[in-house]
Amino acid sequence: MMGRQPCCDNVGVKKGPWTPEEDIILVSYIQERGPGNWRSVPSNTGLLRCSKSCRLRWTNYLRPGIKRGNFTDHEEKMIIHLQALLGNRWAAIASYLPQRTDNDIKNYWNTHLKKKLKKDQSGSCEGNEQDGYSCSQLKGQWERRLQTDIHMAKQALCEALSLDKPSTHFPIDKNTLSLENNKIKPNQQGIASGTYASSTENISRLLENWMAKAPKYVDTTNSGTFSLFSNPNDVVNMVTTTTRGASSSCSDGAQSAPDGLDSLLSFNSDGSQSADDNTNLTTEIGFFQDESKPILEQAGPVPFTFLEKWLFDDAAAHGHEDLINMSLNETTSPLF
DNA sequence: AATTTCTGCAACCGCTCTAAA
DNA sequence: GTTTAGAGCGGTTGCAGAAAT
Repeated sequence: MMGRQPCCDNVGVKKGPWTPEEDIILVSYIQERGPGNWRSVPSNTGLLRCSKSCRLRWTNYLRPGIKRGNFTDHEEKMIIHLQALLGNRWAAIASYLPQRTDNDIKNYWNTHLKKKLKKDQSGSCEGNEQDGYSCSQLKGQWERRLQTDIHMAKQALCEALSLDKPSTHFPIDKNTLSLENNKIKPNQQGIASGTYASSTENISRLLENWMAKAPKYVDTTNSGTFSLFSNPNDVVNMVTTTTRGASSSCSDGAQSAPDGLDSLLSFNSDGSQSADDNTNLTTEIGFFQDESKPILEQAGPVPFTFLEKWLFDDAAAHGHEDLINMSLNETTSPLF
């Protein structure tokens, strides 16, 4: 038989918003077995959902450490610049914002940023035409602006990767990316909707209960060991060392960047790794990391990302030596 | 207050990619 | 080399709540 079979037959499969009961069942199951092997989740849990739906619910909503709503200015700028550079590759973009899901970023782009940019664009164009600027003049300005934007995007990425460096362009929101900050809880993110599905409080409560009763768990059946968090705050620390599944499935270089990010986040800024960090690598990363990828492989030297190569190539092609120099200078830092 | 329109977001759908048999 | 299952990605839809009339 050619082609793929559906992940489940649609007979008897429930669709639509998840109920608290379903969430509890799913979370309990993942508590017991760890994420993965989604195909078996519905049959093992009795959930009348298809495996895909279970995975989606977990990765986009139930997974601990997810930050929802209230995008910061910094995050917004990151998304705008990354979208300009990477296009609608939401998973790749999301990998630079570890607490955000691709779905969340995609929604935010479609509902807020696209309109905002359109408005800005038309507004500035009309204004300039009125001021007597020609199209070519505008194009030149636009190109310079784009160069600046690329520079700024790169700077932002560097800063996102180098958490202890003071920011010059976009002040890094430490609450967004810091490894040290363990005060944020998922349920502290404001959310307007009152429905169950939109209530992070409900989920957080669910998870806190789960975590409170969850013993440290060592999975010997998976490729690594993992521990469940006994403290909700650990979730936030944990997520910063998370490797999104997205990074493992793509063959192009753009998504090799997240591996580098994860590696960096696992290491001290001077490139060394403490003994404690080593312990954390095995006890913390394991739960959410790509199960198929060895931990040490992730902690290797950070390669040039596709993004950076693209920037260099593009700059070289257009004779933008200043951009190249800027980029190369910045690569002398331990980060690159 | 009732109705209509708009908005935001969770979830679904269809597709691709990867790895294993 | 081919087939198949599992997983992930991006586009789209549908619904609930908010805002406007």
